[in-house]
Amino acid sequence: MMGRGRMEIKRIENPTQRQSTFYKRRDGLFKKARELAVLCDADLLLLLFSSSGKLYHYHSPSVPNVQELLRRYEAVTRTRISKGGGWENVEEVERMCGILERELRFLKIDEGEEYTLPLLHVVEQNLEVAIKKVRMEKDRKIHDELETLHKMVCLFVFTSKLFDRTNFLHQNYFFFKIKCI
Amino acid sequence: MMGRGRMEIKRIENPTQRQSTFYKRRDGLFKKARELAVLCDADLLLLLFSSSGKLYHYHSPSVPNVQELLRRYEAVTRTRISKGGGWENVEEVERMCGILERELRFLKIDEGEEYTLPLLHVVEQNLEVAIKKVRMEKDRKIHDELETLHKMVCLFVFTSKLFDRTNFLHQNYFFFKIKCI
DNA sequence: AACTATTTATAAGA
DNA sequence: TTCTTATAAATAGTT
Repeated sequence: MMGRGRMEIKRIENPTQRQSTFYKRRDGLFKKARELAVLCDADLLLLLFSSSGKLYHYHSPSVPNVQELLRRYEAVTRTRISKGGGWENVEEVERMCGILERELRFLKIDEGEEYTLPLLHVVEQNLEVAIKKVRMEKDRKIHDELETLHKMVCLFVFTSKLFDRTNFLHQNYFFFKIKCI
Repeated sequence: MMGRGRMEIKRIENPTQRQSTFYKRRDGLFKKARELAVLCDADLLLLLFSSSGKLYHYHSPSVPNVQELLRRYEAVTRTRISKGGGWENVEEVERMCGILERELRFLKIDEGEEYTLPLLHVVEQNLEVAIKKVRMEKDRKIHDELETLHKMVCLFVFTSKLFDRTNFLHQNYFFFKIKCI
């Protein structure tokens, strides 16, 4: 892929060449990983075993340890619900609740863990920021829905005026009710 | 590092640019990872969390699953972090704050992710439960400290009464002040 | 390890 | 987003 002539991506059979390529590309990969973590403020973990079984690894400095990242991995992979569309049924919502509970467990004060007073202040502040964001989004959503309903009502009024017939008006009224349910 | 002009490796402050760079470099990193695994017959695992908490991962086809590679990782490093003990120093508390910040990113409403109204209710409720717990713990801590201070004051009063000498009383008063500072 | 000829990756700009 | 393009980087083959 680079260097002299095109290179096919398939296992290099010559062991010497494979080893050489491994070193070079390993260094390149780790460099890229480090750069991505720094530039984009991302958390990453890279575990690499050479064909001889030697381990090389890297995790971004923001990640205190591998276990921490793995817990997040587990939390998210269990989240792998059909990402398209909203939650149509109760089951999905319930699953989502479970996931959120898992995420929040981290923030819960229990299991006899000792927190210092300054840390508790920080936790409280962080939670307050989070809840504000959630509420703002909720308000936005509610506003949108109200606007949609308002438009429907306007349409209904316009239609009823246009035809001004009791019969038709009733039809539209029922249609409107059905849409709202 | 590539493209037009030299690039410094430090956090990109412009969010749009950071996002764009993240996509491009993420794709590049995954491609490189895949190529290394195939060319050099290596096993690798790559977990990547964007700053907004989204997960991307890859593991070489030779690895049946993530857990398998993690067992190998643990076998090699034998990383078992002592879970006991509180946060004794500033460093640990700061680290903890970092983790909390990251956990909270999951809950942030941003990047145009669509949340349904019912889900927002759930998130809000969960946050409220969490914040209540944090506040209860904070109150408990404050109460404990007040109690300790109260006991000290009682001891001071008792001591001053016992000896009832202006001189000694002053001594204790200063001692008390020093303890409080 | 070092050295290049090339291929790739990608930062900016559109 | 998504594409284009000028350039910086990576690296295959070689010494």
